[in-house]
Amino acid sequence: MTDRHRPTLATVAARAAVAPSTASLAFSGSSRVAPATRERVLAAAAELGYAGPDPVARSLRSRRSGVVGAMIGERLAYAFTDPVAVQLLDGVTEVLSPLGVGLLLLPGDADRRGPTVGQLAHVPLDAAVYATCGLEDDPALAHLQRRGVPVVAVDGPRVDDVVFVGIPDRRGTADLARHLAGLGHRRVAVVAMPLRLDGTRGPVTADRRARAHYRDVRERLLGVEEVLGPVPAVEGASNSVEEGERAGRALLDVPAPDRPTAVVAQSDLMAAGVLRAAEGLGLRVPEDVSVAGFDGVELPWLAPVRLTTVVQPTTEKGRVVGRAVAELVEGRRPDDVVLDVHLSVGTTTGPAPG
Amino acid sequence: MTDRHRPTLATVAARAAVAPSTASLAFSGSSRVAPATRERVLAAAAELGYAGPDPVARSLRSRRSGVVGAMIGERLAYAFTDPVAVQLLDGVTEVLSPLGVGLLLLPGDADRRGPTVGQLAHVPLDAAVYATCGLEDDPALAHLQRRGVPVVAVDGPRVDDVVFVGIPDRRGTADLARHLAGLGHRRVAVVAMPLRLDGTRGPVTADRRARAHYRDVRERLLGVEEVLGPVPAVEGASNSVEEGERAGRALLDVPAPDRPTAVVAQSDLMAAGVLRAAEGLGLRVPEDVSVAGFDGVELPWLAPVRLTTVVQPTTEKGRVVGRAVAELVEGRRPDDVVLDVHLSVGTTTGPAPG
DNA sequence: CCACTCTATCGAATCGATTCGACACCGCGT
DNA sequence: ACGCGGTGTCGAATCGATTCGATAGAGTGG
Repeated sequence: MTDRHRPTLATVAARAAVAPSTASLAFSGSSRVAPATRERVLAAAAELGYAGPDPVARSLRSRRSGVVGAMIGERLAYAFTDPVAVQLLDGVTEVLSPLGVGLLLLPGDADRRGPTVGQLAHVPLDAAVYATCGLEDDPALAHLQRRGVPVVAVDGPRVDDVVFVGIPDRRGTADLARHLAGLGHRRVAVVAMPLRLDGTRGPVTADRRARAHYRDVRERLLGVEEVLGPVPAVEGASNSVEEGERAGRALLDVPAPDRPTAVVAQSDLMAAGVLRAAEGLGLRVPEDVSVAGFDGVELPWLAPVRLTTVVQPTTEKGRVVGRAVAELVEGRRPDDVVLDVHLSVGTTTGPAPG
Repeated sequence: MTDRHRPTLATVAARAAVAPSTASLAFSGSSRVAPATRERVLAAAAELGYAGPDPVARSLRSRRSGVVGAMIGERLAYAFTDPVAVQLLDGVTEVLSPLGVGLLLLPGDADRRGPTVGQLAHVPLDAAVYATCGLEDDPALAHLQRRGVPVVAVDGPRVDDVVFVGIPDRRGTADLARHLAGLGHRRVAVVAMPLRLDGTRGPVTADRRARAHYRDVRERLLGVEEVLGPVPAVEGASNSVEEGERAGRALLDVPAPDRPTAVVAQSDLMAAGVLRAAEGLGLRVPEDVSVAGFDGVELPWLAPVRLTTVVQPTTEKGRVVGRAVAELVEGRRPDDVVLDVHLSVGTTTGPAPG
């Protein structure tokens, strides 16, 4: 690799017998440069194998790096088993890619909640998206704000100077709870996504709830209770089928009189786990127990079962985030956005037994 | 957002009554600066809310941006339904994150094979990884090489000045074919991953095969034929359960005498689809038809079925890529790496019927 | 007491491009 | 023939840090 003599704009300019400033104009496509001159510059560049202005140098002047950070709360392998996370980022890149802006993955590892300040400090960022990552008490957030990097938080808490994009989580599960109440369900339980990423699983205590990192998890729980009053909730250690199954078994593997007649899982992934738990315990859905989820993701392998769930427009949410980022990069301050959700009744909920 | 007066290193230096160069030394933790001075500089920085040296300016001097591009051949939502892609990137970030290097997602869209030169041109890159993206005839590759950005290709073709990390694809499927031959199978068919990303599906012609973009797809096919001679192959439009099912149905929905007794899918995802196809056609596995895959990914929803497959160390492959990238960034030229694979016999292959 | 050696700090050049104001030149109108 | 608007090109400052060679000053040994 010939690190030796990589040409710069100055080299190209010299070869085309123009000033560097003119060469720059030629590349940026300014109309202030004569077509013939532009040709000459481009030809010189081609001869020298010049690939265009150095992005780093350009970034320094223009105060734009073309890089947006995606803060991920776990390692990729775990975060991306969640179709919601993937769809979200897909929407973001759909908007940002055509603008020549890339999404930089900043995952945490098994222990941490997210990337550390040390990792962030060396990386050029035009903006950051808290994608699957709580941000309360996050030193990384403070660091970004000091740097003046604008932040968008998806489903995150509302924080000053952070753009919020989310959904009415509470109304979503409240609608779901009303649906269940209308079917006669009185003993309803919740399978919750992690309230914090510390590997905890099991019944959710009041204390635990107070120390939750994730706004959406809290809200989805409150939505159910708004309609049905306090309900037992079991937390999974991660948002996954396995943890959903585990929590589901904990709730359902009890004598029939104590058993919930309906289980509301906070994600479709966990709902799929609850379905497996029910199957494993020989319970029919929805005759013995109703199961509902949240998100509205495609889980083709469940077919022909159709999960009752609260559908959120995940990809569109990603696009909205992408547009918000684009505006922030332009220097504007976009409004917070709350997208809509709707209940989709499938085959997994029915009248309460008995 | 106070864009107005963000402090720079010079501001901090002035406040600490030292030269900018000394302040720089203080931040880079050089031992050539007196502890007391360092304290003073750090204190001044804290008072001013200075978040540390600007990464872009630093990059300009040090010729390092801390950003590595991941070239993705499709939109994220499709690429990341593939657990292999996710595990691979997980391994890459596992190595790179602690080094303060981030992975920049550069997806293509529905039409393109990968990111365009226009998108690449504005983004600072220390290196690029062709993760899920063919690179033959790719103008983006030429652009990267002109820029002097080192490239690592996963399972990619061997190209000059591109570091190769892969597996013995051909030996893997050859082992699998021998396993099937040993069970008495003579009529074996292949369900192939896309040879190019152009939405084509259906029987693989010789012409199509010659114009394939993906080395691994070709090799896996050749491995089977090395042992069993020419076999019919059906290509899916994408590497997914749905396309696997579609291709599987095309192969299996024929009168028994013509029907293959074993189907080799080129990925576990597609193998899962073939299993669904068999189920849909009322065929028992492995009594009526044997099915095998490739990759060795976890597909928990298949349980209790255990897929016969060729296991590759995907996460480790990602780590190897990460280490190769790290070396390239340091200016060294790492060797190509070929990791090992092994056959894992599950419950989906058995003696040929009849 | 002088010379010599470190050590801590500083100055200035450098990384590679962008951008704004200045300027030369051309053609046209009067 | 002179001036004027307009176009195309150029110079120089700037973005924010890093780094090497120079230097002042403190400390040490003869």
